[in-house]
Amino acid sequence: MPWKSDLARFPRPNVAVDIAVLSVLPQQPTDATGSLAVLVEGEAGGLRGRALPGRFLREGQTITACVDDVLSIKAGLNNVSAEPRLLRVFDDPHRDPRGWTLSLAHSLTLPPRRLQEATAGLVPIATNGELESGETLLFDHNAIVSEAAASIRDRYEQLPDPDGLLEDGFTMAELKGLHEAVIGEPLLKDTFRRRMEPNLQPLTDPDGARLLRSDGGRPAQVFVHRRDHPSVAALQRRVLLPRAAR
Amino acid sequence: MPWKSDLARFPRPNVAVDIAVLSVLPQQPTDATGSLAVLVEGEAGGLRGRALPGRFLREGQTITACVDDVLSIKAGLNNVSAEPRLLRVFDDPHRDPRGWTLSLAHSLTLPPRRLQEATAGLVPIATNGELESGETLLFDHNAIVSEAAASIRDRYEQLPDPDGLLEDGFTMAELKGLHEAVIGEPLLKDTFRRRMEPNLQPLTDPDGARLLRSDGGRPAQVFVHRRDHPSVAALQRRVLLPRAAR
DNA sequence: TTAATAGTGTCTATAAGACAATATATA
DNA sequence: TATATATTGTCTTATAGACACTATTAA
Repeated sequence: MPWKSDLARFPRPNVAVDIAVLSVLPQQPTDATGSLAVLVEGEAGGLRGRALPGRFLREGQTITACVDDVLSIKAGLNNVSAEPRLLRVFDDPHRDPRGWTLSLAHSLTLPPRRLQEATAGLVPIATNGELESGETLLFDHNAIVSEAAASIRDRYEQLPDPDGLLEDGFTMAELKGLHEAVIGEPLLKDTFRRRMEPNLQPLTDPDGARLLRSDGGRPAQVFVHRRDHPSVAALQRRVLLPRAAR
Repeated sequence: MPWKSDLARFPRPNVAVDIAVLSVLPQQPTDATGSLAVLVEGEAGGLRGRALPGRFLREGQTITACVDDVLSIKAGLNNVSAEPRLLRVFDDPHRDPRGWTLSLAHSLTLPPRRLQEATAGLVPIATNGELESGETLLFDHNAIVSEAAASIRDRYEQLPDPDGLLEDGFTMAELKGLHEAVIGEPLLKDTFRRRMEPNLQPLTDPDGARLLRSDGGRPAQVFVHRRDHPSVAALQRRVLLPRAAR
């Protein structure tokens, strides 16, 4: 921390908050799986090309509050209570010709249900982290999208639904579909089930009988995410280094 | 990105850059292993307590340049070319009573050799991410240290020496000692060797004979880090989710 | 019955954890 | 030789990947 400096003595940067809002799109007829997608703003005043939603941080405002403003102003989303996740800070002093501007790049995950009201468009993300359309966004926003995608993909390898994309009472097939959309690849149902089961809680009715839901075939068990299970710790534990000697 | 705003219209925050400089301390007589450690500034003007080194970002300056300044001014370290790693942004509007100030918290790893000239002190970090002394730093700097420790521990589970703490030509025992210091736990030599070997390159003399180095017992093979080996990709590959169906 | 989806049994390959043996230097 | 450190052999256990089978509903 700086101690001696007079806080007012030096020029200060503008600070913008840019957000990669992630969600999933359902499976299209042409796709093997659903797709991870990101919210992109339409053409904006004066500049050619599209960008992620963003805004300047105002005095007295936290980043979370700023993100709430962005989402409500630029995407019509109110009362988003998800915590934005910091990805990167863009600090090139000349990145914005209008003046010294830092950008705090964040990502945020919203379930598709929340995005129906969104005015901006959801754009599918390819497996390599680029936009499926090949579109180039302004500034380094393609890099933000790519990092956001890598980040959510990492999280979904650890737990069934860390970002809460599903509502409680999902089936194993729905969860598998979600994972396939997030990582963009088909998965094996048996291996998938065995990986996920320790972190899922089967729902039961008041009598303790298992709750099932049918969709044209054998009814499936419905689950909720289990956030306090012992094996959650085991999953999050590092397993790549040899353990300590006894 | 903000488009319409006049960049000069709103108040702008001070932006500080705080740095957790990480290194390792050799094994002490009382310890089973060496220790991860962080550079802490001495008592600073006016405020009771110690903190991580930090400084305000100046106009036209990148974060990397700012970090270089901090290290040279506050720790006597010149020409540090390591890239700082962003950990977190502190954004509470009232966290600094002197005015609206954001803090960009970073970590940076330096080999012990580089820190001999350091004016500030290296403080050991415990396994739980707290300082071993139990000392409380100013602001949220304990949290920065804890995140920095978790981050470097993660990286060292993936590769032999991702942050370059050792110089080329290290033995397996030296590498194991480094890992034990970083994670703060003893490791098994056989399992450790098998985990590390695919990502290490044995050094040879011009004739192709293996280079060895002795330290009181059987001479050991010396290695360099292998950053382009196929198995690096395999290690970094996600292995926690079932793979795709063929 | 058939079609559709859900769930299980089980084999194989890989790798970590653990213990013990063997190898090669110095004193 | 004894001692110290390095390196390898191998057994056990856990689990991902893969394939095939069984189970339960609706039409």
